[in-house]
Parts: sequence; structure tokens; C-alpha cells
Amino acid sequence: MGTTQADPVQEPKYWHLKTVLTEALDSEFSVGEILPNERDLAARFGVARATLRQALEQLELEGRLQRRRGVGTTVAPPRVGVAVGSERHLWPGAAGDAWQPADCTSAVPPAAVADLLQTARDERVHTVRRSRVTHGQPVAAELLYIPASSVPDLSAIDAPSGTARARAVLRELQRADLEDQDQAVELGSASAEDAKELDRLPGAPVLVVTTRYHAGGRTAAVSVATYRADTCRLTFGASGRVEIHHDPERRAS
Amino acid sequence: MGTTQADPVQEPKYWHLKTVLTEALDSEFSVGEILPNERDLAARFGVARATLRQALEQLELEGRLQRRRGVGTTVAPPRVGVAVGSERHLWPGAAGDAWQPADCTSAVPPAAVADLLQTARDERVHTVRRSRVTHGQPVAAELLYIPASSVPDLSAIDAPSGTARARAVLRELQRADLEDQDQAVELGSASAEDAKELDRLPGAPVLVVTTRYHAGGRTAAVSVATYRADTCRLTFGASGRVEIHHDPERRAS
DNA sequence: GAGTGGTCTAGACCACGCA
DNA sequence: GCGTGGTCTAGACCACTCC
Repeated sequence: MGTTQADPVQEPKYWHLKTVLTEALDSEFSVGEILPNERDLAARFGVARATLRQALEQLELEGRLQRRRGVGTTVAPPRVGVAVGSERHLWPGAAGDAWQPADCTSAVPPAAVADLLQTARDERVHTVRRSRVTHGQPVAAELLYIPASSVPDLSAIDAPSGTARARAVLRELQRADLEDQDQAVELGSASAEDAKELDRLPGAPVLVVTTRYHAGGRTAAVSVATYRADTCRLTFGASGRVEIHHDPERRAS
Repeated sequence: MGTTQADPVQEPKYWHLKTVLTEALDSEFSVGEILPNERDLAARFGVARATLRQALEQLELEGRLQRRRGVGTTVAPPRVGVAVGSERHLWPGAAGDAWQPADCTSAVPPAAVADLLQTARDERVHTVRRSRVTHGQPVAAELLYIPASSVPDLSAIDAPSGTARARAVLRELQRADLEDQDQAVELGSASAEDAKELDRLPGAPVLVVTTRYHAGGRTAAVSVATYRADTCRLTFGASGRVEIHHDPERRAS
């Protein structure tokens, strides 16, 4: 009855690698430092490159590493805390918000958004693109969906598209009374378009924040914002910011 | 102006595969249905199994698929909306919350948590494990860190560990005035321990929600909750729930 | 034991950033 | 042009679930 076995419980190699690398990152590397390339690292650990990459991918997902094609792998700084839920009762585009309007067009929203807006599935709405930058780095790309009925007085004289129109639409939106807003966060992967704005490859993991703005008893606007999951920590309802930590991996001893 | 490009712009195979599969899922499959196995699918699409897997991994990440070793790949139901930020001004363990206490021990918290708690890095605190179940499925595992000073009247007579003690600690916590709470969400990967509770493999993507509870001008407790990223959509501050949609991938036309 | 997804290998070529 | 990470292949074996 030998349960005595020291049981090398078949921990996958890439998992063990991840542990080893994590410890090395904690003790022997400093932020911004570049790691040896993948081929060298794989050789050093005696594994195939694909296996090493599996470990690196997880570490990048956890925000410990940053990899760039043609450049190399570097040690990532701690995640940035990004306030997402603190400006309650504020319209998008309110003075001093962190977003920069980029463009405005008109389009039929995805069915899911049309349902949130309670518009017909083939109804065109204003779409405003905005981007959010922190510490000089792009952290989020947003698409705002605003039914024409939410900005009834939008002047036809304003520019038909572009940044100017984006500002005009947001300005008009401010005139309604914002009653409430609610948000949801889920994991997604960057579309080709978002990826470009976020300086990542398509498919990169993102945190998708969907916000509904309520006014006049209906949903006056919907925002779909995609945040870089590797570099961002979304904060909700905090008063003071605390710049601290990461590594969601390690728990109690 | 030539946006006319037929430009075979070198879209990676796995990306194209993902698109094709997504469309197939939308039109030809229903929730719960099982897909052909990976070897067959790969053959059908004329790619290596590894390439097909890259596409499946992304789809699973986006909550469209569910894969289980030894079983197969099935079409996942839409993500569940899980209320996370609505019970403001409520202590963990308040009557009717969604959590079920599982265990309670005492341990030195990770440095990051000790900093949040403003305790010494080698100070032991109470740690309460809880789990959250929705629709019969486990969706989250939580670790609560509670300094002894937050529950000063905890009777030494209570059970030294186990569910009973967990309840006792939470009960004592209610006696303080909760002044505020703030939360942060970030992407992480499941520890071996969490993975088991969440019925996933270690390393599975999770949304890590860190909550600080403020009372008496200090941080009275810290909660680190890990939610299954594949199945959960975290909702904040909503009044009414709206069960709708997913696919954060598709945006405006 | 049969069939599934999970891990791993040892190669190859490609896209990109930079000098 | 060189070195980097990103994609892809065609195999192999393993861990798991279910019959």
C-alpha cells in the first residue's frame, strides 16, 4: 500500500516553467529589462520552443511580461489602475473625462447593442469612436452607440463626420438628464481594429466594459470599451487610488 | 480610392478558422451541442491540429465553446451575468448574499494583500474561503482576509476552523460600521486550488475581483475573488438585470 | 479499452523592428 | 540583413471520462 510515493504529480512542464520564471522575475529582473530570446530560453530549460512559449503566454496574460514581434520580451511594469466606475452620473464626454474623441459615423449596431438600446435591429445610430491614453500608453478603445433620438437637436450644419462631429454629438448628449448607468465587464479578444489602436495583435485579450446610460426612462446610449487586459486593472467606485501590487496568481500560503 | 483590395492580407489561418467557426456556431449549432473532435475538425479544414486548437482556444476564451478533457467540445450557453458591485455598503456574509462559506484558517497573507490591509507583512490574519454558485454551476472562488483587529470579540470558544468558524468570523465582522468599499477587476489565471473549485484546469483565465472593505477609517477586510472568465459577465451597479447577448468580438459593421 | 482533449517535440517559414 | 516573436506542421504520448 504505497501511498508513500513522493509522487512527482505530473505537473505539466510549462506550468513548472511558469513558476520558475515567475520567481526569477521577482528576484533577478527589474522592470523593462529584456529577457533572452525564446530559442535561447527554451534551450536553457531543455524544452521545445512551443512549450516555453506556453509559459510566456501565460505570464504575458498575467501582465508580468510584454512581448513584441521583432523586438523581444521585456519585464512589464505593474498593471495600471484605470478608473472605470467612478464617474457615475456623468455622461461620456463630460468635461475632464479621460477620453479623446476620434471619429463619428453612422451605422447599424450589432444586434446585441440594438437590443440594449431598444432600437430596431436595422436602425442606424451615431457611433463615436474614442480612445483612452494613460501615462502615454493607449489603454482602451471605445465605441459609443447613440440613437438619433438621444440627440434630437443635433444641427445638420455640423460636420457630417470626423472629430468635430464626434464632439457635437457628445455635446448634445449632455443636455439630457442622466438618471443612471450600469456596467458589465467580460473577457474578450481584440478585433483587428481595436488591436491596432491598442498596439497589440488581433486576438489579444481585452476586458470589455459595456456601459448603459439611462435617461428619460430609456437607454440613451451604450458604450463598448475594450481595455488591454495585460496592462490594465479596472477600478470601480474607489475614492483614493492605491498603486499597488499585482500577481493575482499567488494566494495565501 | 481603393479599399477594393482583394489583398490576401496574410490573415493567419487560425484567425480565419475562428471566423468560420463563429459563423457556424451562430447559424448551425445550438447550445449544448457537441462538435466533432479536434482531429476530425482539423482534417476537415485541412490544418494541423495545433492550428485548429489555437482557434478553439480563442473561442473558449470568448465563452463560445466549452471543452472538457475526456469528453469533448460543446457549444457554450451565453455568459451568465453575475452581480458584483451592486451590494455596496454590505459586508461579506450579510444575509442573502450569494456566497457559501467553506472554511476558515489563519495565515500570513501575500505581501500585496498585507499592504492593502496595512498589516505587517508577517502578521497572520483570518482567511475565509467561500464559493459562489449560480444555476448549479460554480462561478467563483473567494479568499477573504480579515485581520484579527477587525473581529476583536471573536470568541475563543468557537470552532478553531471549518465552516462554523468561517460563519463566526463573518458574523463578528458585521458588527463594525462598513463605511465604503472599492473594487478592482483584472485578468488572471486560476491557481491549482481555484481551478479545482471552478471545475477548470489550472491556468484557466479568470477575472480577479479585489474588494477592499473600509471601516473605522481603515481597511477592515480584503476579498480576492476569482470568477470563471469563460462563463461570467461581471455586472456593476445595475438595478435591473438584462439577460442578453455576448460576443464582445463583433462591433459596428 | 476506446475516444476525447491536454501536453510536448523538433523542426520550418513568415512578419516585423531596427540598424 | 539580421534577430525577434508569430504561425504552422506532423507527428507522439499522456490524463481523463465513459462504457
